[in-house]
Amino acid sequence: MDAQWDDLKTILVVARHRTLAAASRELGLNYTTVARRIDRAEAALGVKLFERLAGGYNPTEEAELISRHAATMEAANHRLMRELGGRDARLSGPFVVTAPQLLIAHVLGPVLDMFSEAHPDVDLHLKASNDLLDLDRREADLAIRISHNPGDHLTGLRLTEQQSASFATPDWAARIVAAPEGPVDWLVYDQLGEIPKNVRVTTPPSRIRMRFDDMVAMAGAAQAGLGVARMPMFLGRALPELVQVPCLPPQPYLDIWAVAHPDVWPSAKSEAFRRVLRAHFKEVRSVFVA
Amino acid sequence: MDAQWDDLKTILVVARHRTLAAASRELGLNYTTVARRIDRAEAALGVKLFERLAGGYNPTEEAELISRHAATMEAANHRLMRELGGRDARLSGPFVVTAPQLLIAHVLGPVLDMFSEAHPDVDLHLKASNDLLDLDRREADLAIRISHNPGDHLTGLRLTEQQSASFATPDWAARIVAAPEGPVDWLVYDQLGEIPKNVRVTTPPSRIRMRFDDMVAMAGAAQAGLGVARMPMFLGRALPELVQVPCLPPQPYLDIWAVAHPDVWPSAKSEAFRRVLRAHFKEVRSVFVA
DNA sequence: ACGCTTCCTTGCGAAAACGCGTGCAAATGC
DNA sequence: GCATTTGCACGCGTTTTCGCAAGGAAGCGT
Repeated sequence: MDAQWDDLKTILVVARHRTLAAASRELGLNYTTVARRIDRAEAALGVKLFERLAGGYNPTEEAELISRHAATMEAANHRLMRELGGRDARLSGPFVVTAPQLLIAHVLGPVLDMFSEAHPDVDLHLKASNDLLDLDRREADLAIRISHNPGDHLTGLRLTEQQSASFATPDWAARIVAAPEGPVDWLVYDQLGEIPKNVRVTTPPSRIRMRFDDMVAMAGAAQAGLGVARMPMFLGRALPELVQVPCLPPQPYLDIWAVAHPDVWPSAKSEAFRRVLRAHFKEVRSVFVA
Repeated sequence: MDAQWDDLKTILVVARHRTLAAASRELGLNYTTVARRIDRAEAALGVKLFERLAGGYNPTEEAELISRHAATMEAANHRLMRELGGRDARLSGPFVVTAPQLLIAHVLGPVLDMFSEAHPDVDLHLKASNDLLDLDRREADLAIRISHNPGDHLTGLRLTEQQSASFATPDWAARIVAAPEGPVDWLVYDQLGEIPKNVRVTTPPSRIRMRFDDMVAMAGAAQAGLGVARMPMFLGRALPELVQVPCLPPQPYLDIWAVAHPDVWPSAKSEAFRRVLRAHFKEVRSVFVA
């Protein structure tokens, strides 16, 4: 008395997404296959698992029950994968790193170069993503994150502290030098929809011209001369169209961390990568602070 | 980052049995297939899982690690199967009952007859087995057991109390009547290798001629006239070659229980079967006691 | 009301998984 | 010491599973 475990996984994913299409994307399968697996499971268990509606698959009570237990199995599987990764002593095979796009573009280049030269047998996967990948599920082995702590139950190595400053095009800089108290058009990054108060208070005669939920977009706008933007030092310095302007003195910004799940942390590849990271960040520390 | 769950199950079973052959029997697969799955998993995980020895497969540390977590998944799966069985309201589909051979042979016949007549859509599987099947793993939905309590964490219905008495062939009976204090050859059932003391003390001039670990075998020996055997009333009465002899007065024996895992207990088929059981045992109660 | 998108079903050819038979090595029994 | 049993590896033909493409129904915005 034992079901096909892969079919249980399929039921779990379909019950979560409530459509074959979304489930098949996650499973890396064709949705035809997913549909067939559901059919097979229903036949094997003698239970109807989903209502086939036009807009998707609606799980029955039985499917919910299965999903609950399959979730337990999934958790065990994730933990297994992490521990397996953590005790991997090889310097070969896949290694997945996730980092913010901007860090990869402007900071991490030499790190990646050095690491792949030093360990050619590792096939390094980079996931440039601003949204936090799930390290519990081992969607990545190591994450570079910009925050003030490693995060919940994760282990972290602080690579550097950071400062932010205000940057704009050279003609904005000239205008500000000419009239230091004159009005300034601010470009504001508010991922959370909230206005940073230090920006507001220090610039009474100025206005917030635009808000962005994406740093790349904001930097682009600054480069196009739309206004003055507060951004991490490393970014402003990396963009040749921008110069630092004295609107806002350099101020503390979020740190940069290398974080991993404690299960995965001790793996050989992770240690090797962190070694390269630490060396490089030590070397280029001056890029991040005034 | 997610392995093939069925392959994890395969690894678990192979690691348990340590041979492909045994594992394949449990999995209901050809061992070629099992070997291929192991190969595939090793390739996918990039880890050697088993040492291929002539006498079997020896799990590596990694395989042990996988097995531990796969065992968690297996437990979740078993629990799922039980709960799914327990909430099954249908009176159709498979239903597995296990019972001692002797009870099936001499007592349960009418029960099975009535049940299958009343519920023709149920396909009833009978596992005649003396060793306790694992109800946690749902190797059976319901078990008929001869013991003094339902067992650890199982739910039970006591079908009847029982008495045992001594039985032998008619000529043994005649001999005992002729010389009530004369020596008796005892046939003893000692599944645990231990001599029941009540047999010993009550028959000082007699000897224990033979021991059996199997009641069927002992009954056969008694039928062949090898001696006097203590056995449940229902069995002695069911065997036409035997008569009850006054060597040992009827005395309490183990009860007969219908037991099931509490998760499975409430299923419709289980309730229906218990209803038939209860009725029948009530009717034939006099078979079990003096 | 119309096209567009999303999603599911069905049929067909390709690919992967599977079972069977043969051959071989080691352990077991006489 | 030799036969028997047990267990694994390899090659072949079959079955099952899978992905692709076409067809159809329902929701959404214009």
